[in-house]
Amino acid sequence: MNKNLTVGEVAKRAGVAVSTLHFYEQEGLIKSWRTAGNQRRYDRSVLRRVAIINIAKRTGIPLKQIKDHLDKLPNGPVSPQQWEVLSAEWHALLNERIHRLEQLRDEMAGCIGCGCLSLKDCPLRNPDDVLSKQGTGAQLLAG
Amino acid sequence: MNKNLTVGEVAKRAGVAVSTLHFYEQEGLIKSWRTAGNQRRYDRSVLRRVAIINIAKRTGIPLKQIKDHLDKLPNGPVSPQQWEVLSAEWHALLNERIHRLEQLRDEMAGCIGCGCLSLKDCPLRNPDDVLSKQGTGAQLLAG
DNA sequence: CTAAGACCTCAAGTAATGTTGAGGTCAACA
DNA sequence: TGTTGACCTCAACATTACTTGAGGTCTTAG
Repeated sequence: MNKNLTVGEVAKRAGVAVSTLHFYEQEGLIKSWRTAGNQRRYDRSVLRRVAIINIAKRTGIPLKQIKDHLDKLPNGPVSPQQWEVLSAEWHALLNERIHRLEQLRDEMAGCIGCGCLSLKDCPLRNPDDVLSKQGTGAQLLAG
Repeated sequence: MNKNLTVGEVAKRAGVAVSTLHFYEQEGLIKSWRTAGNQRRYDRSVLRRVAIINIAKRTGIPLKQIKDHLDKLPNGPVSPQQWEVLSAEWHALLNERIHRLEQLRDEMAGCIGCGCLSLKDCPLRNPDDVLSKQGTGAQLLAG
């Protein structure tokens, strides 16, 4: 039987709280339909979606950006080719992020000990970096 | 003249808002003393401290952790050797972070397209990862 | 049929990282 | 001496990503 899933089942199998699923639905990251008694039911494909969301979160991609990427996919089951596209996009994103971190690491090593941090020409102090302008919340190199 | 700095001067030279300096002081990341008229004055060394804070933030280290590291330093001027220690610690931290991101990137590439995300044995789905338990706010691999 | 457990909504709370505003004081130049 | 720009405090708001609680409904096993 290709049973549909209740919110509790999804929560358990996806390893997230029920409240998280409510929240994701509210934010438009996942979808459900309702029973006659107003309870949520999910297609199995939601498990994969939530899994993807969790992976992306672990890399530091903010939910809104995750949503934007997921929005390009059809909802319901998604073909391997379509996941491939997503994967490639995020791969590129992650590469960038890794690259930035590597640069930061190397510059930091050379820079903290010396005097240049107090000068204007230090590459670390004046990064011309969008992130340094981004405002509130934890900054996470989520470019 | 080795002038002491007002909050506005520090803000301008460090590239942060005055309110940010107030906030950092409140959080114990920087220190100041007061004039007779209750205005803040800073030692020049605060510029370097703020610079360091900014760098650390860019790498995704949360403020509290930054504070913990800075707390090990004397306040006021810090010797190159002492900065060196800090630098080495953060270098190691960053290396770990970079490594995790690389793993995530590689696993993602191999994993999103295939079917394993819906199964229990996917390395991405069940990471046994402290981060996946860490609760609120944006998660940023800040291990 | 009934009771327990799962589910519902909506509002409020939490944590990190600040920003904004109101209401009032200081300092420095002319 | 006056006034203007910088500074002060304290409270409230903003954002992200959820969690918690109150008060009430569904579903299902016995």
